Amino acid sequence: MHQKQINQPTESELQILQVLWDKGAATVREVHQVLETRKDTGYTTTLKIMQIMTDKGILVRDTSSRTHIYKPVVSREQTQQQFIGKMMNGLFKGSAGRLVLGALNDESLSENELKEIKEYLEQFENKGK
Amino acid sequence: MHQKQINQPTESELQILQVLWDKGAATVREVHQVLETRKDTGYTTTLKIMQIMTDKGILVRDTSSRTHIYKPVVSREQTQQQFIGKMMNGLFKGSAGRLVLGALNDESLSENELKEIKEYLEQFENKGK
DNA sequence: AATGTAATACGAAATATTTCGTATTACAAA
DNA sequence: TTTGTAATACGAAATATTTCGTATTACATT
Repeated sequence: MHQKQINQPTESELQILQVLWDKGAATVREVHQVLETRKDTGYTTTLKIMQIMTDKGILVRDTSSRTHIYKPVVSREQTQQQFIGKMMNGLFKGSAGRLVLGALNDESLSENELKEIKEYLEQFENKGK
Repeated sequence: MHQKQINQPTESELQILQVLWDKGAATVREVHQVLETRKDTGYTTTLKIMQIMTDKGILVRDTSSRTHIYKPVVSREQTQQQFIGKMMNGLFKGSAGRLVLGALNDESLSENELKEIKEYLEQFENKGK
């Protein structure tokens, strides 16, 4: 009985995942058209990485038609939580507060996000702990 | 075309920085003795990476005695904020709240951290939108 | 001075990631 | 059918990171 090792997506893989999460599913060309607006790489590079991601099990694809359609296997939320977990055990070890403050400090929050966070904090308070 | 990101410590470099931040300054042997408790690598590997980090300007060292003493150039807080900035522009783009909630969800906060965060939120509220 | 020990220096192999050139294939239009 | 286009497949080079074997050096002890 062993936990399958979850691969941390690489930087390039993350960029591709972002596009796929936004679109839900997409072809290599569609992904590449988004990436090339902020990255200077060729179509076959995007293709290759998406093929590798499929081999790794990060993506699945429908090959029934000539133009393959790719979908992410992992959700954005899962991946985000995975990264947070890594940071909490690494760079931010023993200082969740520092991570929170850093995030608050980096960007302004929407009204809804702020409210949501405050409600979360209430829960933590009432728990006593 | 490949542009290396400036000053982004690698995974191994981060592990070394953590030790140096804790100790303030240390020799290669001191750093290695901490790392080898959770990593199976040799002394010369740690040495080599610390030398590379010095070349990159991440560390400085005092070579006046035979046993060199290394110190981090960047602070833990600077590096943390740098990583948060990267995440806010990447994986968590457009969702600072998700990062905050993820952090709160990952680990329990100390009383002080909780209080500090609440005060921060008050400021955001009173600033108006 | 000779020797043993512990440190750094150097170089290169091993590994991981990113990149793209070229080949091949499928399909549609001429 | 032939040709042109756009897609995938393949393999290998380019780049980045991690690893360690070996050489060299400095120092303390004898």
